[in-house]
Amino acid sequence: MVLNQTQGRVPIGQETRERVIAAAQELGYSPNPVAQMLARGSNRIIGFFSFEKTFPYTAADFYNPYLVGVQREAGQQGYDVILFTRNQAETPRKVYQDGMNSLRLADGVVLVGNYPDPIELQRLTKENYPFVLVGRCKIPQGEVDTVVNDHTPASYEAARYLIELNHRHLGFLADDLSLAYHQERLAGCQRAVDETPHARLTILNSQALTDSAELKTVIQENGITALIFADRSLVSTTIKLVLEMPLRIPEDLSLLFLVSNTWDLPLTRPTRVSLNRDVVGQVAVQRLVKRLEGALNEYQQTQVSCRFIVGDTTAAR
Amino acid sequence: MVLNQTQGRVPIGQETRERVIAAAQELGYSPNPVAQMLARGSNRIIGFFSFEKTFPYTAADFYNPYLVGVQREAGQQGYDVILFTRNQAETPRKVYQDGMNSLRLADGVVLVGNYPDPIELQRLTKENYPFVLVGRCKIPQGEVDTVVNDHTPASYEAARYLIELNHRHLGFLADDLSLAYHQERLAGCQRAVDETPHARLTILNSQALTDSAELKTVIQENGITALIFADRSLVSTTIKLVLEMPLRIPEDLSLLFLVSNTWDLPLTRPTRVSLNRDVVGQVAVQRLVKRLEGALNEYQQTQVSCRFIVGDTTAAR
DNA sequence: CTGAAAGCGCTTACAG
DNA sequence: CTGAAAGCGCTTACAG
Repeated sequence: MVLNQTQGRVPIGQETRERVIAAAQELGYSPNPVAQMLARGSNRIIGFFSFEKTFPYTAADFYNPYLVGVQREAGQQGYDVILFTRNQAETPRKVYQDGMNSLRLADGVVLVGNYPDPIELQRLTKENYPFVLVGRCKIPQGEVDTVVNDHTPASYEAARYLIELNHRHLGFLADDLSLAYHQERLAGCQRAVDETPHARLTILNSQALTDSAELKTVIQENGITALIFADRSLVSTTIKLVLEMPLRIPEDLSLLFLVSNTWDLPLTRPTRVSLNRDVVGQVAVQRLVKRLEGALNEYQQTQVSCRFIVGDTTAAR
Repeated sequence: MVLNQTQGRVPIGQETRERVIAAAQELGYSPNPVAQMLARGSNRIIGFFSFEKTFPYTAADFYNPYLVGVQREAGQQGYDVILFTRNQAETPRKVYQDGMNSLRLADGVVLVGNYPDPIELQRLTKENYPFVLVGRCKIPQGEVDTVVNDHTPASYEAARYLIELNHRHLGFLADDLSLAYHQERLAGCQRAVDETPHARLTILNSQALTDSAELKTVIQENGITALIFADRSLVSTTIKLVLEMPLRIPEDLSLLFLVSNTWDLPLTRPTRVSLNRDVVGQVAVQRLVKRLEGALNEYQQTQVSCRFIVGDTTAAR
């Protein structure tokens, strides 16, 4: 009771207290945390599990900010963080190994990665194992806790920024507008445009992108002065075409990136939007800890706004 | 015995085996890892502990590659990884909290961070708690396991590269040559120069760096065609002076960075040396696991070579 | 304040 | 193959 600092029901005298501490010092004693965990029934450990291998550098770089946020919040709430790396050679990685939940050392887990297996998620739910999923999934809302990015506000902010730089004709590059985050990006930009007299937004898709000359024609015919990259799949090819065009960036054409992975672009400081991944991780832990403390009765989707970052690929007209 | 896949001393019939597995499935049973750990006396968890806060982005970015390597190797050896984040607000962070070892949940730990407290290290040693330290420390070699970077081979390789590009007069920028890694960098470069007729290396220190004009004079008087940044403390100021000089990089002057943190330079792809931090983390875990398995009788310093990376700040004469 | 006991959920000899 | 028992090192009532 002295070492655990529990002000339990039994009062302990100052002198006794000191004797206990002195004895511990003398013996070099420290409690066995495993025995404590077993007796207490609570481990104060939060798991971080990625469905994707974290080995390839790019993936590690992508998921690390989530982990940074998870660590920060877990630490503040008095939890350690465990990474389940054991026997996880294959991708996608599995929560259930030989049919058994491999996460049980953690009181609950933050799940990240692109393609969570709905079967695994459902089984976790059925077992009543606490988890928060980062990203969208196929399980109906109201049955799981998720934390997702809301792309609308930052897209709005970014488009407003272009408009304030006197851009009036924006080109919006996206192929698959059925995706939720593409829609959000479009909605944000459209709202900014709708608020502004004489402002216009033109949606460009992959058909505009056969070669550099054609792209230039499309841009000039529409009088586009700023290009918004909203679709990840179009970025790498398009950016090459753009850099081939005899146009100066950003003087002749401004570029705005609403996609998340801009680190592999041939640009040092693109004007862009960040996913705020550390904040997402932090919010996920906050939600998870509330559930572990039994303070939650229902499941929900929590939204985290992206952050707009001004770089050097945009300039005033 | 069935679930743990132990081919123990007791043979188990196929039919029994299947009955057991079927029962586990039916009950949704999975073993309590905490109870297993307590009974077995081994946790199969490796700790990763940083003496520095990992919260600020820059530090997180710096230490993450170590963690990537630790994760990779730990996973392959069948260990999970725990991050000790609990109650670690102050910097430098402490292994001993209220006089007690807070790492005991891990079988052993990989320690990183700049200023390890020798007192804490000694106490870990006295307790016989297994650890591997990344970096140098004040404890005598032979009493701790450390993994350090060897800067000599990559420095040699980098200088050779410059020489093959027909550079003969290299400027070597370093202030404090008493530091071990500055010496290694110098030794590697010097060896490459010594091997080459008519090649020369001039050590420049902060006195050469009052302003851009003077730096240019120093460079031209010595006939220096390539500048080697070997001292971290000189980089940020010097690089500004260099970029102010009316010289084209790399056509008129090649730049080589032997310092580790080049991510904050105003250059996209500097020619540089990488610390191979993931390999360092990996090697640290290999050493730690050997110790955990009782395969080690002594302590040693393990060296990991850096990696030379060609960028676009160097060109042929 | 102190001591003895049960229990956390496993593993591991040991006897049948 | 099966069953009963001790033990891992704590926490937590409970009796003194």
